[in-house]
Amino acid sequence: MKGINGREKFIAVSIDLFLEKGFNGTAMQDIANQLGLQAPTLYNYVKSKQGLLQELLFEMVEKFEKGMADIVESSYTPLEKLKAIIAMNVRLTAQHPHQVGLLVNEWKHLESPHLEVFQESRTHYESMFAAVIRQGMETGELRQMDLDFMTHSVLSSIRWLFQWYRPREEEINPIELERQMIEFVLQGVAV
Amino acid sequence: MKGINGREKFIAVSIDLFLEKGFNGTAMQDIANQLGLQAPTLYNYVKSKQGLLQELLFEMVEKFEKGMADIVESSYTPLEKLKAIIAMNVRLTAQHPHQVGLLVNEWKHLESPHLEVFQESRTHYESMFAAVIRQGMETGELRQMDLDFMTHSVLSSIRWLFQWYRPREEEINPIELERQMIEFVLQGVAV
DNA sequence: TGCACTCACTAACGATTATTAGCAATAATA
DNA sequence: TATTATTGCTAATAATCGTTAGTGAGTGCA
Repeated sequence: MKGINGREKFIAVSIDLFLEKGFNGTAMQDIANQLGLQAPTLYNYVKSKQGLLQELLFEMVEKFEKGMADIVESSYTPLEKLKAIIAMNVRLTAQHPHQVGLLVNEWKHLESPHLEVFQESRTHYESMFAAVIRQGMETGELRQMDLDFMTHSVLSSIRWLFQWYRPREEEINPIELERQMIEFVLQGVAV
Repeated sequence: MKGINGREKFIAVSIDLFLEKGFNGTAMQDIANQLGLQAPTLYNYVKSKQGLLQELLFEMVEKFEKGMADIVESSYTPLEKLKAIIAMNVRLTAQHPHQVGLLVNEWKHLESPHLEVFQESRTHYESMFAAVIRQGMETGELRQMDLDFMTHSVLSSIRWLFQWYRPREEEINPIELERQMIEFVLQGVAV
């Protein structure tokens, strides 16, 4: 292959196409075309299309799991933990925007048993998130609100971030983005 | 067909399966199976699978467009308009949760030229939304913040709502949900 | 030099899938 | 009752797609 590391180019193109046209909407031939290769050649790099998806998704799953665990185990207050989780999300999204997009949009195309493993991991992540929020309500740092509702609202607020990195050519300052996101989630849009 | 109106059952099953397994992951045979029919029979109800997707999506597109236009044309203040837009989203999502889910997840599988029409409609919707927010900043009702960032954050905050209606069997009070969503977006989660 | 590994190819298979054609039974309607 | 529309079927087609098999050129290394 042309590039220094052929497999990395292959992975990058796969992520892009899966994100743009969806997992089922992308043929192995589409990926190969963009690399100037034939479809069967790709099986030198990966066992199957499904295995490729698993690799792409669970690589990010582990990063989010580790990021969350480190924060939860820390001695921060709940509010500080919430800020740290938001910052962790911004950072991971800034580093891997396309792959985070895949995680958000294409997880449902995982096959058993990987689909169930993914769903359990996500449930666990959300319950860790919810625990932090519940503790914040108990200490009085966070507003009293339906726990599930607040959990999903905050998660959804930061989930779109990967789109922020797509059309922009200018460099984005992740620290400033993190500050804005924390301001939005904590203070809302009203003065 | 069994039910009173066969086509309505067909539409409902299609929405459910497209949402669960994705547009490309759902075969016409899958839909037919769930109805106790054969795949070719479905072509009595619809011209093509792609035409079915278009019908399902643009029906919701029109509802959101009309809802937005009515609010923008009103004489509400910007802050009141923002609240009304959130309320409109909650109401449409409460009425058609699965179809709203489709709108969020499956639009990318529209074919030209419908894909472009959809994207232009969404861009227009977002620009109306952004205009309301910008006016709110000008009148001082809303916090000074990057306009694009706030627009996407608020939109994303309310986009997940269709998931709220999936696993729940209890009836949800849309008025209370609307109140909570407005509180979250305007005030955030901090005390 | 000889050996093994990497990475590319072509050919082909088997499965899936959207869709059309043609036909029959039933329901609605004139 | 005669006719027309609705709603279902089976059979078949044409295209797409993931994947395997088998091969060979080049590269690194013993």
